[in-house]
Amino acid sequence: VANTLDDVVAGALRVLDGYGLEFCSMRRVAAQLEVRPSALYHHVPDKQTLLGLMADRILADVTVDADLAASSTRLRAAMLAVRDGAEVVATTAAFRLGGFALEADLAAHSDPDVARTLLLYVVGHTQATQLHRQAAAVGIVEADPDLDASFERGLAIILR
Amino acid sequence: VANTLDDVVAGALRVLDGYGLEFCSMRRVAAQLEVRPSALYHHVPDKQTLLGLMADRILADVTVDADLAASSTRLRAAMLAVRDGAEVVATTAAFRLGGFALEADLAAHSDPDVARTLLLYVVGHTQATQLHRQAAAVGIVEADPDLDASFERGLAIILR
DNA sequence: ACCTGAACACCGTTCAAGT
DNA sequence: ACCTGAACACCGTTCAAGT
Repeated sequence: VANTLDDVVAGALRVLDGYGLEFCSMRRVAAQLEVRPSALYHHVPDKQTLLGLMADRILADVTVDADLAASSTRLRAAMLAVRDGAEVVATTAAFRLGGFALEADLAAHSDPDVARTLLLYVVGHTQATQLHRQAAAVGIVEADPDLDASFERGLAIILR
Repeated sequence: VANTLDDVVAGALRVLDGYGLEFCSMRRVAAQLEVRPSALYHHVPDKQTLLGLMADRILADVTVDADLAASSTRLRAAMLAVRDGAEVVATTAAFRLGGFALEADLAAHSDPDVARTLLLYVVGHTQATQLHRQAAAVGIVEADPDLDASFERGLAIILR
């Protein structure tokens, strides 16, 4: 039962969604695929690259159009759909400043500075949302029921 | 030569600034202090807590006033002053949404939504700046000479 | 092409014991 | 109070070898 690169990325996302980024190790991904850890390196040069492919997959179905607020909300939803999704995107997208596909897409419908500002805000707020909810779930902080509304208000400030 | 908690935080920041977050392990911090790794756990319950104290120290001298743009630039400068400073702040500050001292300070001089939006943007852009410069230094991406100006333009968009 | 086995050089953390 | 020694259960990655 030979695996393909797509199987590896899919397996990694299953581990991520099930256990969180903290426990998404190469060894666990390998176990998920019923393979030895070293087998992963036939498909991917290192973990960083795998995380990048996971981020790409998380964002794969996000469409961007002239409605920047709606586009931002769709981007947020895509990241919220998988556990620690925003953190994976933030970690791997941050160092691609400018060379990030969604930034170019957004810029095509507005302006490069607005696109970048919006993207940093959307990813940052969504990452904070996921971390906060996780902290609240474990009880180390009281839950904030206003996070989605807070997101929309910040969006309005940037797009005003 | 007994160490205090402040010594531990200072030593950790020295390791961070010298080697980067990736190599800022408990074991390296211990070596920096010429102590066994287990000794650190007398001062700090875990690594997460130590990172939080490092973030607090990085931001300790940042002052916030009614000039939000200038305040943001000072915050950015404080994070840029230490290697991977923004990443440390982002990692530890994100899950404190609302319970973050600087957010309250900024809110006192403007509005809670502006404060949060600004903070997410400033930390996000600065983290991207540091990661980008690091990538450029290693040659895996061409340097962007426009990052400080890009930061200021995004600021103007939020504060307009 | 895809995988195993075995190894290397690391991690964070705990805990009894020393001074 | 502050630290050592020794251990536990992990990491990412490499590389020769198998099929």
